[in-house]
Amino acid sequence: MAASARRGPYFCGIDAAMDVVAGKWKSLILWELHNYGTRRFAELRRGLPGVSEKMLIQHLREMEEDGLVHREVYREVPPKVEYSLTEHGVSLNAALASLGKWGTERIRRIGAEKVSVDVAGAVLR
Amino acid sequence: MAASARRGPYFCGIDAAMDVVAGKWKSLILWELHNYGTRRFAELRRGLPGVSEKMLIQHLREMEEDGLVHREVYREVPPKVEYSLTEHGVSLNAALASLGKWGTERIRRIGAEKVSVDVAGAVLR
DNA sequence: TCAGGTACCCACCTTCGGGTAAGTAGGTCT
DNA sequence: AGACCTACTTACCCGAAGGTGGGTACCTGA
Repeated sequence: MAASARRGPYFCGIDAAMDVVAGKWKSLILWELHNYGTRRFAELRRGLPGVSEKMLIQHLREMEEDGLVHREVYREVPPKVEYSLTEHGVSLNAALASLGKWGTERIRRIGAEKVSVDVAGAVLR
Repeated sequence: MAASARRGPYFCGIDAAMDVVAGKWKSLILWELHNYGTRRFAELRRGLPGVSEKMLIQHLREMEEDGLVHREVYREVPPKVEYSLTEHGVSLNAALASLGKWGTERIRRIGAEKVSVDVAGAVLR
């Protein structure tokens, strides 16, 4: 699991930041939580088409450990868990903004496909 | 190989940028080339303690394909190859700056070890 | 009565990123 | 003559990341 190999000695800040963002869905989770403020597990799953439940849980747990995500459990039936960004998660998201702009520019340059998702969660392509 | 799965449809800009930076040494290569302007293969290898020749080559080739790195071959004996950043490499590096700052802050927060390397290339710890 | 929703956990399996170590070609140093 | 330099290439191997498909406990609506 990724959690074991982390917090290693880092070469530089980028290294340390990448360690935290590495993972197929982490940046998307960050983006989703940033957009909606707070989201339930199933909402996140629907918002990230293609993610498996296992990976979503695993990533959320790691991000919680890393202090990026806050997990609020409501002891109800049916169970309800709400995820939101901590201040560190918010600042990381802000730090990723310039990278996102660069990436968008790159998509334009190379004319890559882009998966777009509408509000209902259906993949449009 | 990483080159096969790339340029896939992206969810967003961050996704596209991460695709290009993903790889254990890519951000370090970017940083190294940014600092020195132009570097030979063996200089890069010495500058990134722990990198294997295979990975260095592989990453450099991928970054060349992605238009981040320029490769200049001098047909001499012994062979000489110089690597430098293209304009896209430079702008990517700039976009990574804020992420690097965030990571440095995180290193300070969690008190992680940091591998420091002196000019001669020896690992100090 | 039984499918369906919630938020998970668990075991298994495949894929792939990365490491190790060797080989290559032409030349110079000793 | 043989070691060593350059910048690679090739083959092989391992461990981790991620996917698949099940199971859980509890309740609700048809």
